[in-house]
Amino acid sequence: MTDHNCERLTSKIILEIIPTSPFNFDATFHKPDHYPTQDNFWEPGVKWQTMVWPNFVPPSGGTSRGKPPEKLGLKFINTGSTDKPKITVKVYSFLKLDQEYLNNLKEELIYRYSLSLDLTEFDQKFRDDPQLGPIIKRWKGMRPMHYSSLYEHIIIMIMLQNCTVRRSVSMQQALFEHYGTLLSFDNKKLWAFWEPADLEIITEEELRGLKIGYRAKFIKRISSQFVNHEVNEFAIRKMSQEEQKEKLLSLYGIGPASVNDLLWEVFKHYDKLVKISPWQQKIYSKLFFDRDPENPISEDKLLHFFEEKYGRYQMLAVHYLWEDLWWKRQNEHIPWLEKLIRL
DNA sequence: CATCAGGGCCCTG
DNA sequence: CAGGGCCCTGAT
Repeated sequence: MTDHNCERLTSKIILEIIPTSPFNFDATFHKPDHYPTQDNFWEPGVKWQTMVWPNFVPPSGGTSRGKPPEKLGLKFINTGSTDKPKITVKVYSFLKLDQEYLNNLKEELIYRYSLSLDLTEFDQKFRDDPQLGPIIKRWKGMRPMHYSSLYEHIIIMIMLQNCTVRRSVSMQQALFEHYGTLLSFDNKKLWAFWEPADLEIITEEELRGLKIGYRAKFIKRISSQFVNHEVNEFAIRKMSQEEQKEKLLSLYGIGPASVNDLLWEVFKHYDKLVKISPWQQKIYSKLFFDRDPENPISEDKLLHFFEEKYGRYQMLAVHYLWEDLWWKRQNEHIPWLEKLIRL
């Protein structure tokens, strides 16, 4: 990694964001179940990440035109408390950023990190639930989040399909080193994603050289779909959930498991699980029914259970239990879980 | 050493 | 709607 050219981001400006209260900075900005990639870094109270964000926000349903997007370095600092939340964001860039750009950026960050989410009803509804109640108290103010664009998140989804964590990490890193940009800011060096158009001139064979296998075809096709404006993240945000589902499924290489995750993480639907993949099925069976993971509850029964018990908050409820488990794993050894994670 | 299934998905029949 | 093939890796 030492022999990579590095773009130093010299311009710096500060944003302040006041999230809704209560707010849990660490549990929102760091998700221990996400596989580690070198485009972000977390330590308690601080989170660094790169971001590629257009110079002006595309008009709704339209497409981004004009100057190429800025590559940013972001440093989020927790400068508030659970009940009086505040986040200071240091925005590092190559060029100076104008006020309109910063306003749009701030709005996008609030969206991605769910910083205006009102958790009151969810908290009240489940605070006395024997299983969920204590976890809601422990992680009071935790939000769902995704830190990537739709395109970037789709790439991550494809890297996850059908392989071990180690392989996902190495494939992602290989892609960064070939097509991404290494950014230097605040004494950190982190990779920024390439843009879909950057892969237009790359052949499938070259991509396969990075040992990403059949995923090369998926990435090529999907990048083209973004370049040709067949997919527009901002237009999809305005669609109904059913339309979104249909649109995402039409992407080559994106199936039911990926769509379920995209609807939840990127499009913020908390009310529905559509699909539970086999490895999640095993973990849910143990977590909710203390069942031997090798003999899991059927997908249908689990879906029915979540629907009955958590109603329109089912995905959020599962998220709280899921994250609690992964935070626990940071501090203690959980043998049955280790067996299910393919490192 | 060989064989095989897997944190899916596509395509075929 | 069931089942084979796909890149690779790690388990057996």
